[in-house]
Amino acid sequence: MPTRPPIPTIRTVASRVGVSVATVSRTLKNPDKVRPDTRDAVLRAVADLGFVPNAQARNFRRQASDTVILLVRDIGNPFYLDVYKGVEEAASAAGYKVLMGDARRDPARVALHVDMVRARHADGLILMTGSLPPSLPGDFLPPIVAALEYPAAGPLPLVRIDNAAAAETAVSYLVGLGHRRIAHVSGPIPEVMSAARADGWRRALEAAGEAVDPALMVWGDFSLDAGRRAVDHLLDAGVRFTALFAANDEMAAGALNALRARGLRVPEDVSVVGFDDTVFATAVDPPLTTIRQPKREIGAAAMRLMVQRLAEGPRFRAEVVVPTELVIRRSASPPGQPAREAERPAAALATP
Amino acid sequence: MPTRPPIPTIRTVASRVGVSVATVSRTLKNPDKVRPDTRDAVLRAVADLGFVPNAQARNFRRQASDTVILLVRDIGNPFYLDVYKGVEEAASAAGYKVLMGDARRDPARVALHVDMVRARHADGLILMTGSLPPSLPGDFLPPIVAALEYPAAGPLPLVRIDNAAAAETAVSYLVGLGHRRIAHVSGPIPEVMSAARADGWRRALEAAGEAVDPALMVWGDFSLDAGRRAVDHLLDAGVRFTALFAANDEMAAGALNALRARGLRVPEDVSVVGFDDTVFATAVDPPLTTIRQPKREIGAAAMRLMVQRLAEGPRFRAEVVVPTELVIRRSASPPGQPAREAERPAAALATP
DNA sequence: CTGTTAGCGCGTTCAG
DNA sequence: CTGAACGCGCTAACAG
Repeated sequence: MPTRPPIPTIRTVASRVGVSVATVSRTLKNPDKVRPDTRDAVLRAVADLGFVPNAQARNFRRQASDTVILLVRDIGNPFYLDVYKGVEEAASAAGYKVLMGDARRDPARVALHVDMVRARHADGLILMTGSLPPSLPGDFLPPIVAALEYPAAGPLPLVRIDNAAAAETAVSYLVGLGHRRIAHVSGPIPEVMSAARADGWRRALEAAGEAVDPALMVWGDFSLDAGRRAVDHLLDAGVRFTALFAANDEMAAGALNALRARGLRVPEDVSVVGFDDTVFATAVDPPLTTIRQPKREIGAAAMRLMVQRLAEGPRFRAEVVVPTELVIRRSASPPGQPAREAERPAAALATP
Repeated sequence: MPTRPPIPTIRTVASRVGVSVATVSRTLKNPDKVRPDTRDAVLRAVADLGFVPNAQARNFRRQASDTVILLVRDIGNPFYLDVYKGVEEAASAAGYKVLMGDARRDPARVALHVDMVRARHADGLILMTGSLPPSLPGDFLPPIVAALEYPAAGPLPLVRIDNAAAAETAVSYLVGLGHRRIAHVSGPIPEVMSAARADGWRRALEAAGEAVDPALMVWGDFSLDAGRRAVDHLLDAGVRFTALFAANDEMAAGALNALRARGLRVPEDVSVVGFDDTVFATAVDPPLTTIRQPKREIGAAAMRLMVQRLAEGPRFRAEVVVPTELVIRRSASPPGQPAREAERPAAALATP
């Protein structure tokens, strides 16, 4: 019965070359501090044996894991996939690994991931949950970078978008098409992000000289079903509107379904605009005009901030605002008209 | 300037209670092997100090990381999110962590993740990529469980579905509705999974006594656009069909778009059936009749196999076949008729 | 039941 | 430029 060759350690390499383990270690970390011919011999042995330094021993010794946790609110949301991609890109460029964690909207699970940092499973936490456990035992605050959602817990490096300005851009676009009665399906309102998007909607209407009819605004929870219910609610209440701005694409897609179910055409009868530009935006028919969040770039920026934070210590502060843009597809048109615009980014309408 | 309290180690706890580090270690691992009053004293100190054992030291010592990597073909596919949830559930139940890796259809990136296991970053690999690097240096084959896609690399514990039977169920359903000319948009054909689904389509047609017209089958790559192009291709070529079975939901959604763009109604003019039951299935209009893969359960089963594999060593073998079921929504109906069925699982049509 | 001791594999002094 | 020796924090063996 063949016995599997044991995984080589630094000692295996050293004895094969006839040098000490320190020399092997140096060759791998500071090649220029080793005479070229010893270095070559060592490298050859490393390749021959397929030696990979034991990451556990290495990390243990260095007191670092080269791993960060990306903690999201709900891992079932495809939005985070693109953010993850950006994080992963920036991470692997900097020699880091990424663990994605799911908070499931549960503060206890946030605490659990904080403990993973404290247990040195990971070096830091990229938080997209908007909240932090109220008190950490022993006053331990791990390296944290916040992305998109901002916990009230004090100054933290942050990457975000300008939600209000982006929403205002979207609604102003509808105003520009000739709409005046523009409904808004917002996110949960106590939340900062939802409130900011609602503010943008309000500002755009006011800028157009419109009174803001409170009946035009309905709350949702960012789900498909919330979009459907919002439309049903508006129509049942007899609220007149020719356009609808949803605080995310999923609710916009739900709105599309409900409008069609009630016999209304999009965009001829009602124009719809979403937010995020997720995978839903192009899967539905008509494809959604929406605000694109540069999700990859948000992730990459957050990871870059994490690298800096890890290097510079707890006093590091930064705020990165990434630009959004309006993507024009076919779900919005002048009142009563079919769609005309082809899909294209509207550079002129970019928001800071 | 206040200095942050140092992270407590097992020694801090020991000296505070006045016992040895071994006692603290035991209290945490084998509480019943410690006298109740010492145990209580230790636990109190642990709580007071907020002591969390250093996972690096622990894993290093135990030669295990309690972490597994879930390696997927393309992390941008929401399908894997649900699988991940299942893996994560089973993992945290067994005390494991999960790292999700993205192979980006690149064999080099598969090798990279194999190296992470060899470097002891993780204990094992759940593979959903369908391929394995051809040769591993030093003959190192990490603990691997395959899920849904099966690499040719020899016998591995595996969780899978019966693709052919599931496809046959879907197409038989269309036959039962009265369809005879049923087109198929397949996945990339050299791949086992795509071939199996195409086989199921073929078998169902043959069972219905239909000759299988090769013109009815078009290849795609599982993308939205592939679905659109397939429909355009069929219509441009003048192929007659009253129903279409796509090898996944994304292509089915693309087909929906293209059919509507060409003025055809779904399901009145063309019935459409998908595969997977991803988030797309209910986002589109009409919602898709499709084959549901129990994605969470697939992930959970794979993780459970991994736990066994890790416990029982490299000789462990297992094959788990998880059942699929046909989910009837509104994208398919008898030829020429509007949809009637409400959304409900069709238990009677479940496939093993 | 508890304490003492010896490493796990690596990086990093400190001598030579 | 290179080698010997120490220790990171913890667990497992062995003594007591």
